[in-house]
Formats: sequence, structure tokens, C-alpha cells
Amino acid sequence: MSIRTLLVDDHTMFREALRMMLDKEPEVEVVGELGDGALVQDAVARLTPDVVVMDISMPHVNGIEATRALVARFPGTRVVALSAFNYKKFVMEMMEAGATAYVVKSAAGEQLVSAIKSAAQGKTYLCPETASILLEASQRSGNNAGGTRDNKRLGRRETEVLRLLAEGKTSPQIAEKMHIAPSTVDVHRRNIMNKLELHTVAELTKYAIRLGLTSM
Amino acid sequence: MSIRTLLVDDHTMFREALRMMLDKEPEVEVVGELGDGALVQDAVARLTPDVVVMDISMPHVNGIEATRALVARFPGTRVVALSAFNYKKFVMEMMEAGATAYVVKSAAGEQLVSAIKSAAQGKTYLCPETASILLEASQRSGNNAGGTRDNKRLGRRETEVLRLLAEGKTSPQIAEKMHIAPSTVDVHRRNIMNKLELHTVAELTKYAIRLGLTSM
DNA sequence: GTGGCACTACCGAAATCTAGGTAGTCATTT
DNA sequence: AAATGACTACCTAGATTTCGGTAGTGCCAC
Repeated sequence: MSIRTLLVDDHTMFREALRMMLDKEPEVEVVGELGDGALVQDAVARLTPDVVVMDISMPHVNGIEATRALVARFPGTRVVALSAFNYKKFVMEMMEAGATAYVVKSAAGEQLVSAIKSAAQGKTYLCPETASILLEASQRSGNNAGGTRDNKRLGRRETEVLRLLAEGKTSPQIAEKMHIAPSTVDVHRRNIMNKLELHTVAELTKYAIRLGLTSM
Repeated sequence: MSIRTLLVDDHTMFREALRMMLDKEPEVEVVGELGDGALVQDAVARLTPDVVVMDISMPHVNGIEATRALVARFPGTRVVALSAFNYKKFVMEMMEAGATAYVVKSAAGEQLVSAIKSAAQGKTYLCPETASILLEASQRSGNNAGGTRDNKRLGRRETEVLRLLAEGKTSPQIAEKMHIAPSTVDVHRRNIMNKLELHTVAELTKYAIRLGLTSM
């Protein structure tokens, strides 16, 4: 029996091409496509897929939050995270959110098929590139065995500040837009930097982009 | 007779999936794939494609520079620009560099096929999303008919400063790394901002990312 | 109902950034 | 030979950012 699969990615061309690739796999049946994380819940309720292939970077609702909400409501549905970025932080966050597999887009298409098959059986799967990143990272941190990441989630207002920051706004501009004091914006900035362990606007901008918070 | 096509994109999975999609088109024949802009010249000399489908964001050599060099050496080869981003600046630079068509990845796969066919005949093609961005932009600028963009290219050192900036380095750190005075770094920063008409680190970071200057 | 957490806000200090100026060297182009 | 442009470097000045502290409010959970 074939694995019912739902594709979620905001790049239509990629999604369509991926579907054609997966259609050649007899064990995989693509039951639907989505271009936005906000609609995943409804689609899963309607289509009852076994596996959801989820891009991380998406407008409106990013793949991490979409996965967290999805797994909470449909624990039997497995999520394969698909990302352009091979970053430890993303892998950690996505797996913590409830994903079963992680594959980067620079990997071969075959990797995705393997990931879908593994995930359908509830088995964790990491593509080789991702596995080696995690290995390197854990070797570097060395002594820091066990829980490495604080990985605190950002609050609602913090997320908004981060988004505006990545849009190129200054603190005063953000304060005006959010109707709060500039000093408050600065506190948010500081808390964001501490939580994410990123200390420059450039790095925060990249983080926001990877998450799809800003459209570039 | 089919259109000999070369695919250049650093996301292997996307490239493979795209190839399967294009293989279904009888008029298109994919004669090769590349994951890096640096190797395009050799590949074109060897494979003599009619059309090169080129991603803009790539490591090592970005799509704009690769296109410029390619068209200068092989004027008969048409380039279809394929980008995740629907930005006026990118469209302008890519067309100025010698591309014949521009398609965004969020468009339908069909758009790419149309673009390849048009480009093979030397006809310019813009996907609807891109066309409407250009239209909006020209309507907004209005009176500024003719040449809108200064669009000065960045120098060698300026590009390096931009790259390090997007990596999250501060001016003193950049100065040390480049073995120049911090004041010089500041001049470079200022010139970059003036040339690109971008005035915050966040925007510069995005620009650098779109160009593939930094790997995120 | 107390503790934790997000959100709000202000003070202060040091570092950095943005923006303006001038100016010399070097290579390429005209 | 002169001009252009890239690269180098310093000066000033004001704005912004980073990082430290304190502190009140409201909400949710234990």
C-alpha cells in the first residue's frame, strides 16, 4: 500500500517538479499540494496523509510552527522537514517541533524518497549532509554533552520586532510602527539576541529570512 | 528539432525534479545539469546548448556574473534566468547581463517551459509575476522615464566588505580581516550603500544573500 | 496564590554605524 | 597627458546599537 503524501512548499515550480518525481515512485502517492503553512491543518484533516513534506521557509506561517501545531493535533501524521538550509539550529528546532525526518534541497531527490519511506514507518531519517553537520557540531561542543540548546522560543511581539528589523527598520521606526516606546524595542532586541544567540543585525536578518518571516 | 537545454542550480533536488518535468516536454531536451556557476563556460563549450536555465543565487559565482561572462563568449546561447525572488533590481541586472527571459520559482512549471521556448527563438519572456512587478515599478517612478537605475557595480574590495558584513562582522572585525584601517571599511560601506541605495545592514544582508555572496 | 514568563518602560555607558568632508595612490581609459 | 574610478585613510558629528541594570503589569500554570 502506497504512502499518502502531502507536499507543502511555497515555490510552485519546485512543488510541481517534486510531484512528478515522486509520482514515479510506486510506493509514494502524492495526495495534495499546498503553498502555505497556514492551510496545513485543514488539508491534513481532509486528505489524511501519512506523511507531510514540509518546507521550513514559508510566508505567513513558517514550517516549524506549522509542524508543531500539526503534530500536536495529528500525532499519527509524520513530517519530513525539507529545507534549503543545512543548519544545526534548524534541524534541532524542526525535530523538537515533531518532525520525523530532515532533508536539504541540495541533496539528491532519492534522499527525499528514502526520508518519506522511513518517516512512514516512524523511523527518524537525516540526509547525510545534515547528519554530518550535527556530528561536527556535537564534536565541537564536546564537553557540553546532553542538552546543548536553550532554544527558547520567541514571543509574539519579539517575532514582530524581528520581522521589522529584517525589513530594514531602525528601533525608532519599529517603535512607532508597533506603538510602543523605543526603549521597549531595545529590550525586545536584546532578548531576541540572547535567545537566539545571535548578536548582529546581519545574523538576525538571515535567521528571519530562513524562517520566511520576511519575503526578501 | 528539440531545444538543447542546460540546467544550472545549486539545489540538486530541484534540478533533478526540474529535469524530470522538462523531459516530458518533447520540444525540450535537457543535455546537462550543473550545481555551480563557475563551471558554466566549460559546460556550454562542451554541450553546446541552445538555452541555459540559470539560477541567480549560487555559491562561488552568482548567476548574474555567470550570465554576463557566458553571453560575452557565446552570444548565440540564450539564458533563462530562474530566481526565487521577484525583485526589480534582480530582473534589471539579469536582463542587462544578457538574459533573454526571467521566471520566478513560485510560478507554475509551465511558465518555465514557455520561457525556454521563447528564449530559444530569441524572444524575451517575463513570467506574469515579474512583468507586473516591473509595471508597478515603472508606474511608481512615472516621470523618471528612460534610465532609472544608476546600478553601479561594486568593486572587488567593496564586494568583499559586503560579504563579511552579511556574515555578521562589524567594521573593526572586517578591517582586521582585510588588513585595512577601520576608517577605510567605513568608506567602503558608505559607497556600497550609495551605489545600491540601501541604507541598513539588514537590507545589505538581504542583497548579499540574493546574490549568493554569503551562504546563509 | 505564587512563580514564571512575556510585555512594557526607563537609565546609563561604551561601541558601532551612518553620513559628510578631504586627499593621496594606482591602474585604466580617453 | 588628463580623466575616471577603485582603493586607501583620516577627521568630525550625530544617530543608533549593544549590553548592563531595575521595575511594574498582566496572564497562565502549578
